[in-house]
Amino acid sequence: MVKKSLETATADLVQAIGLLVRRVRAAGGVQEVSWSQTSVMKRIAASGPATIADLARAESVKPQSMGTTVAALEEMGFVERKPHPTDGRQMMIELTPKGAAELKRTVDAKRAWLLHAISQLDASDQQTLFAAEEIIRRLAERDAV
Amino acid sequence: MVKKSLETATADLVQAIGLLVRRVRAAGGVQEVSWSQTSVMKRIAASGPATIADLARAESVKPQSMGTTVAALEEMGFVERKPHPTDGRQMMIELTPKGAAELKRTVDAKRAWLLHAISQLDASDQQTLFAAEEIIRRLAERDAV
DNA sequence: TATTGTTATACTCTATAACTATA
DNA sequence: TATAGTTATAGAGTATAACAATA
Repeated sequence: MVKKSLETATADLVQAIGLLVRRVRAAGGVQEVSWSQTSVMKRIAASGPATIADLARAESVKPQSMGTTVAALEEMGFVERKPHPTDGRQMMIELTPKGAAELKRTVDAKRAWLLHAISQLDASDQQTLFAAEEIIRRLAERDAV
Repeated sequence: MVKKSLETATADLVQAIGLLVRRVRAAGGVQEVSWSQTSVMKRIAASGPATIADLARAESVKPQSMGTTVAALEEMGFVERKPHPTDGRQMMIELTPKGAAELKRTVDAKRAWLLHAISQLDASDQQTLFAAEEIIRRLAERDAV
């Protein structure tokens, strides 16, 4: 096979990711917690309470969008807003015990299909996939403003 | 490092993909052609004219959603609807020369950031990423109805 | 009856703009 | 002035429901 150009390979990667995202969505049915919401909960669980602005930067969305995401999580009782101890403008977003429990059910119905599909890959493919995960994460965090 | 469970690794992969998708979107600014639209054009370019129903199945969306996507591409002059030769119900979606030209500009402004980021990875990381692309594509095509 | 496609409507995620409160 | 957050509004992408035309 002729080696793809970097441009072609990148375009193919973007397409493949889009296909997988839609495939997972199609398999998901009604979702209690969205990808964005889960990502925020995972982040708070890993790094501790954070402000809306911090979360927005980390997740590459605008603060207004993160406000919506956090409000939805708050509505479900998965996070709480606490006033910042010294800066009256900021709100610290904390994970509630209910949110931590929700997060523990790491793979919810939405991701059951993907888990099953990955579990049927051979060990080598799984290894490649999870090695790529680390690279994808590094790319996503590149130049995060 | 302790080996992650498959559940944890899958959840981390989902999060990483979500982060990258948002990161690319944030870098993109105004986009002429969306991920979904590009994916459809790539598919027609690779496999030839297809019906709305075929495209919907392949892209894991509902026919109504694919109708919207195709209508947008048609509006931009990138695809054309042709009546099916024998089945009066079906419409064959074909790529126009304008669409093919658009597709050749494989990496548009939206993906320039990603191309640049990937170009700065070392060769080994690039290889892992593109090996994963093939696996991701296989996953996405699994059980496609 | 089953399939293809269209139209109408709604929901999720994110964006921009305009505002208030605090630093 | 600059930053953190909120409220209002809009757009893209997808979904469900109801329908018409054809097989």
